Amino acid sequence: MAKKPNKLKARLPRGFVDRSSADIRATDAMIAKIREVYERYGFDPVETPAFEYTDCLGKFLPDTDRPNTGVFSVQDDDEQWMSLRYDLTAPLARHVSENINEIQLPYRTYRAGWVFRNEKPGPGRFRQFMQFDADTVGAPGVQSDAEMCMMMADAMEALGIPRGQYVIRVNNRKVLDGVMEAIGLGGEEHAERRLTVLRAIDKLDKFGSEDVKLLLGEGRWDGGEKGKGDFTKGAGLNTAQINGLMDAYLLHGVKQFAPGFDKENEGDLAGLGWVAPEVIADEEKFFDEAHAYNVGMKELQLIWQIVAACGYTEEQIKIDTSVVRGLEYYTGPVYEAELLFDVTNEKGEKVQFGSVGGGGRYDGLVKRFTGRDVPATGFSIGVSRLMTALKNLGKLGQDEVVAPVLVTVMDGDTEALGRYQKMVQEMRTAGIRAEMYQGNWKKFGNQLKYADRRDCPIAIIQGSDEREAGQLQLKDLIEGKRLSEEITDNVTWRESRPAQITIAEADLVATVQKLLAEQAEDRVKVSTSSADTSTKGDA
RNA sequence: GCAGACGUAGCUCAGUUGGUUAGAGCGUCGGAUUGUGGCUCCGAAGGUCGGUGGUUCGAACCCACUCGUCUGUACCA
Repeated sequence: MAKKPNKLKARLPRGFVDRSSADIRATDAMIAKIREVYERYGFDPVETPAFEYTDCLGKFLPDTDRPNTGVFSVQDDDEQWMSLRYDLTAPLARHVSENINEIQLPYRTYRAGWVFRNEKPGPGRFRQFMQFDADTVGAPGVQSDAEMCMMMADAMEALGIPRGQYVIRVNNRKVLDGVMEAIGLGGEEHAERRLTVLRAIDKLDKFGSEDVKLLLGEGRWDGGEKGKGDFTKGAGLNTAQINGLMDAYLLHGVKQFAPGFDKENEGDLAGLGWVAPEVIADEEKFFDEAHAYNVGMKELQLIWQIVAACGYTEEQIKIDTSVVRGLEYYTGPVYEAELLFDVTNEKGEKVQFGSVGGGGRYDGLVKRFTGRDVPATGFSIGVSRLMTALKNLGKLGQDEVVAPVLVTVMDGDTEALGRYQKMVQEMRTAGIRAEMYQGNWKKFGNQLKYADRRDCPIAIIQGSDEREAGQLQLKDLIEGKRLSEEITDNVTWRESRPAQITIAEADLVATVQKLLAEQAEDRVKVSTSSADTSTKGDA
């Protein structure tokens, strides 16, 4: 033969991952915890398919002129374009619109599902990932938004993220609109600059105020100094405008919601109002009540009052005027769940992680289909993303499923196989995970090696000797592993048959159950005594 | 998209100013041990040096392009 034939290379498309059994179980567990919270709040599940007609997903988008970037699209037989959904909100709007006459509004609903984005993957960021959404459709009041924030906070805690390690940050799109208008960015002609400003504001928690000032002004080099790395063109605001935004609004706006604020200023919109800097003429220093800024601030104040009345603290839910979220379709309050602990990658490097969930009010989304005003608000938890982070926190993989009990095969004839399989079935009937060895039975050592590597708790052995005596060998592999540390010589190790007992065939199920229960008790002891050291570094 | 770093065995990595046959550890497989996991010992398999082209008598090493990974950044419904 010449060279090796060109082997087909097995490879995964970038941005996609295979999920291990541990990942799947962890995801299932996370979803169950989140679902419990949503159900308790009175939300019901609904499911929509992964594909939608492209126009149903994209019609409301600001940039419909990029049909296949960002989304995966295919053309159907009848030449209609379909796309894989990129979030769960747009399909919900479609579902509600299509069934608007049957659905009782307000419609409170949740669903988990895979979504797809055709973009560059990052840490904890994939091209297929799972989101878990909850929405209230047909609810105009900010009490719905307040409820969403509380439900997000509850979900974070249900997932085992301690208070103080996450925060739900809340803002209002109307406030941002009002502020930008105030510094002279109102009107159609400044639409592009407004977007740039919003993007810059969104970076406040990531970069800090100095870099945000650069982005609001001339621009910023991502290498830290001129000429290094990539240059991001700024919004081109002048110093007064930048100071107006930064000093008067972003850095001080938050303080208005410090504890005690709402009591002192209740109902006092002028007092609530942000004092515009010198870029605004004197007579406009205070906005009137109808100004978007004040309407938005009033809504934020209501949200805060509701969540505070329910006992939530600023540690959990925080009004933060730098939250932006997506650029177009949100119309009012927006919120974002952020993790406050450091996330590291597999090399131990700290990595910019970003938010693990977010949402907001989208009053216009259903109207696109129905023409009717159907105000709605909702949020999404990035399950896949959150799972990457939780792995770091050591909150995952603690309740491992126990591997099956292995019945080894000593004789391969049909009659014997039937006997072994019957033992397995007896255990299964009793609710015990069990299996018969399915490999080459002639190499007995390999059977135990297999059991060892699979972390089987127990092996059952019956050769002709035991068979004749109506007995079984039952081997505690976990205890045996512990004993092996003290024996250095192989002959002794084999002959001593550590942690192995002989039992009557009839006692199989009862003995296995007893032993499994003892092993489970030991695991609890070990995990509780070493709970605080479970997040030690890489091995 | 832009910028930088990095691509050598399944994994983690060595590899001299460019010089003959590219190495180690771990893992895998086989044996010591055909009815007993771990340890130990012995042995073996495993490489288009990411790819293509170029410079050179000669390239894992130098150059160009390209693909991939990572990090930052941009975009993010």
